[in-house]
Amino acid sequence: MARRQGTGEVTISDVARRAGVSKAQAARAMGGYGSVSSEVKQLVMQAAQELRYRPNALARSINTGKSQSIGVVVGDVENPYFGQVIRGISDVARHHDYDVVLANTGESLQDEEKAVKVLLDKRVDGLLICPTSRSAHSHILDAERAGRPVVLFDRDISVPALDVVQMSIAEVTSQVIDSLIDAGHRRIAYISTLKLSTRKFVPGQELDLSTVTQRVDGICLALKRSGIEIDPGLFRFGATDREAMQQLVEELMHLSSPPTALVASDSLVALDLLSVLRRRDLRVPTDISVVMLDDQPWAELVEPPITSVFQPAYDLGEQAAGALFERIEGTTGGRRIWLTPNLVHRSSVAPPPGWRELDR
Amino acid sequence: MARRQGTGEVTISDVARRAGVSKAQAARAMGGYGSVSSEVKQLVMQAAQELRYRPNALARSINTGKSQSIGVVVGDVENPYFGQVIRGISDVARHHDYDVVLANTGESLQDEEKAVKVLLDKRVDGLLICPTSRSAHSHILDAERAGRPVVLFDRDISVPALDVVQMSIAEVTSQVIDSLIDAGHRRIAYISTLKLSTRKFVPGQELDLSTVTQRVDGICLALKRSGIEIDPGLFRFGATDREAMQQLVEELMHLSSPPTALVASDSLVALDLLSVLRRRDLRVPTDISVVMLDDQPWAELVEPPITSVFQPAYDLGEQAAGALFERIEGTTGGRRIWLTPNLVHRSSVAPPPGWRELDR
DNA sequence: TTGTATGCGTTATCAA
DNA sequence: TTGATAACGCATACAA
Repeated sequence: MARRQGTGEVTISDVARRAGVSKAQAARAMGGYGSVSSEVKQLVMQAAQELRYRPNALARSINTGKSQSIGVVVGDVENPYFGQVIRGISDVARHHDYDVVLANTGESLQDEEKAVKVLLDKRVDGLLICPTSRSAHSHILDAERAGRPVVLFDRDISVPALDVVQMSIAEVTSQVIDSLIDAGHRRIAYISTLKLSTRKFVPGQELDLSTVTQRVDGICLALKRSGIEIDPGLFRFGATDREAMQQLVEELMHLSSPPTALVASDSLVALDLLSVLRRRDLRVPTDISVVMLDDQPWAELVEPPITSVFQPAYDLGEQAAGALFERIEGTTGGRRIWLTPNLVHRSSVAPPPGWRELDR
Repeated sequence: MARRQGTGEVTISDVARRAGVSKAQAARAMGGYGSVSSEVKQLVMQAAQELRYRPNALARSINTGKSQSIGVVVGDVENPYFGQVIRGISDVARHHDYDVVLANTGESLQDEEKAVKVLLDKRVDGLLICPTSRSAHSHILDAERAGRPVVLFDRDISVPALDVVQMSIAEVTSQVIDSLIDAGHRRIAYISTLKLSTRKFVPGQELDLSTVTQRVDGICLALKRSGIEIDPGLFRFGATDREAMQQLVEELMHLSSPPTALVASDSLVALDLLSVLRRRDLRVPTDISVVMLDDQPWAELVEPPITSVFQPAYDLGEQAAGALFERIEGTTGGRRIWLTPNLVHRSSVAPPPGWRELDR
């Protein structure tokens, strides 16, 4: 005979015993399913309260197959943009009475794969993923195949099989470039944190992040429309920290024809960039123009206020979570939602040094 | 006879059947416990792989009593400070192979209470809480009583019964005030988001957030040391958004003797404050000095760069998680860790308008 | 080393 | 409406 001791916690059996009813009845009363007389319900409730009974959600999940929690996989919680997204997600989750299991991958594909596995093992009811890679996505599709709904947010993967909620940033980015061109710029550099897999960037090259792809495409489109040559040397990647940024700006400024305008892919990049520019005594916008592709509250407080692209991050989180719950709760999915960011003109863009209206 | 169908997922029984061994042997082989011949292990592993078997972590948890996840309860993920803390927590958790269940309470006590309950129901192995209230903490103590380890972070509660990892901000805050006094300021206002329970603030009043208490204490101490009168009217609360801030600054500046220096309790408050000052055409630091009690990267980029208190937020997260795992893994707890922030002098502090060295 | 039989704390099924 | 009991998927005590 096998004998094992319990966890010492109050179980439904204890409640049943105290209420003087069967385990089944107690369970029904507590779970609010099946039929129970109000009399029994009363007794059970009372007993539960007296014993400070709390149901074991794990045991419940194992039976129902629902864990009442969703997994959220993201690269960097520290990035304020994602902080806002997560806030949106978590608000919606709370309203649906779901918990959020958060996995931070540090943009590591391995960590992402592991996170997805573990979350599936823990039987989350659905997954919200901001994929690190556009191409390496088998683990994500696996989740869907395993019957667990997945909604991608902020970034898409190369096979359009899943629900996605993302920003339509190609358009605004074109708009950014247009306004830069309008101001007289011809040499415009783009700076991103993404680490390139190849040594050098070539236009049209496949990038492993849909957002960066969108931005680069937006830039190229605008340049082409204006008949401006696309110089691969003006697209710079791997600006992961201040040192890298330092190096990168140095290289850019030593080009035979250096850029007159700099586009930072997000607010963290912009922070490093502005800091480096300041140290190098490059004045914005007189010496060089700057735009950042993610607006943050401080943008209007720095000197000069930075022209930036506002992205409704909180909304993105809300929508993504909403789409996921639509699928979890059975209604049809197949949603590909685009949110529209918008350009906020401030004072960090001016004509390039030495530019005369005549040049136009 | 009751017959019920499973979830349709591959279970250990399926693996066992395919491997031609007993369920127990298969379980042992997969779980890596008990004794299994390498032969059987081989067979089971193969079968598992072929069936794409993944263990059900919930079922495992129900047996082991360990869920391999910790709960994190925090007021506002959107605040970059907490973003950094969470990053620290989640990095440590990942190294211990634990998941993080994140609950954002929006600084609502009710939501906090519910979050703790739900997390306990889901059998998290431990709890990391940044309490919304210093006094209303029965739900927190309940968790400890239920045998689930709790470590508080950033904020303490009024009964010193639990492990806490927090910043020693009273001292730095005194230091901030000292340097303000050194610069010639006598009228120094403090602005916080905390909503006061009473209508008016009176010095020595119990505040419901340990961090705010520490700051107010630090301010009062420094003022007393310098023999400067403590004016309750210079302590302002409820600066939750830009409108409130607008109103609040208006009131302060219309005082018969308005403040010459403003201390913002965190970076979000400072953002609103600086924005309102700018709109009101008050120049920092010529018209008014500003210090913020949480340094963020943008602080050195605004004009003027803001003198602020750097708090090692990531470390706080790391330490808190570390302390929790110490307790979860059985080693002794009882840790009360203090991290030391430090004052970063920049250019937002100057003598008050009209101040002459003679006044000193 | 292996298989059998329970146990974990729920929910679900059946007969009464 | 009720109670007895199987089932969920895994871990484990015990006997073989």
